[in-house]
Amino acid sequence: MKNLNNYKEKLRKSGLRPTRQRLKICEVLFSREKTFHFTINDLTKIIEEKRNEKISLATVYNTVHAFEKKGYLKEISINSDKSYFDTNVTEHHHFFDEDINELIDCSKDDINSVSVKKNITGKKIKSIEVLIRVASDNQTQN
Amino acid sequence: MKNLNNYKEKLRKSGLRPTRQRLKICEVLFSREKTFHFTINDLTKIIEEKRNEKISLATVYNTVHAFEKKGYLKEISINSDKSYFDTNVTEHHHFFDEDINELIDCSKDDINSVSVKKNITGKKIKSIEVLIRVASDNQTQN
DNA sequence: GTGTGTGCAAAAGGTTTGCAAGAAA
DNA sequence: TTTCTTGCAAACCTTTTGCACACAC
Repeated sequence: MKNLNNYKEKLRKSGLRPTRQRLKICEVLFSREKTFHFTINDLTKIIEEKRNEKISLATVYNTVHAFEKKGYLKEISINSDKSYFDTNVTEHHHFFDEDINELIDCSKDDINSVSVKKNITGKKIKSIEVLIRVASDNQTQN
Repeated sequence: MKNLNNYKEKLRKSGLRPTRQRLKICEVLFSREKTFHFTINDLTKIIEEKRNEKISLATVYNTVHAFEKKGYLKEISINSDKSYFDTNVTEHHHFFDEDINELIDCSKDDINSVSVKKNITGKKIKSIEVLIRVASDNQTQN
């Protein structure tokens, strides 16, 4: 609740009207100490179950995409199942725990920096993403 | 045509019956000099248009997944739009050209090797994938 | 009031599934 | 003849869209 005005401010600055739904989503996403990784489905469930509120799916999609466009969220590529988003928008990499389908931030210290020596003609590097897939040692692999 | 018997052999060895459909898909995928990156849709179109044949979508999915399980194909994570597959199953990384949605192999020489210093407790690293997104210099970014 | 945002239901796109018919062993 | 494979259609899941209504300013 204490951050409500910060969120209103933040939204206004980005040209987004501070509606009830957007503020609620801000609360869920940004009132956290640690970065938060989620799918749209996760987010919708949290709002419904923990907050006991109902925001239409379309609005959740709209809002998440608006936040992404404004640079408050980053989309992460894991697989084609669904989209994952990250409240940590700085340049960093990820572990993906295949046992529980969970993303874990990989700090700069956890990995050596990646340097690319080749250029694609006429193209500019937009991003470099490292994804380290992990699973239990005894994971069956067939 | 010359490779037909190789493909039959290959399939039999993996416990897959060499059916007409699977052989056709082998031909399209593995009779190439360069590695081939494709979506299921790409593959289906090639079979229909260039080969003037018809293989049901379900069969294409079945076959591609069977080949992946047998280690003849690798799935690449780009985004949640669709699945990309790669005939190069060795450990390597990728460029992704966002202008034309095309994957390009990144050879070992194009990038310094990635070393991970952190371990997730009780988990084993299954793979390390680097994805370098590129686009035209003058690409609009809003 | 004006323009933006929301919510619903429908549609879209990719992928999976159930099952009957067909092909390989 | 037994088992695996195919093909179709329906189902599924995530995401997008159109449009009427509601809200922010």
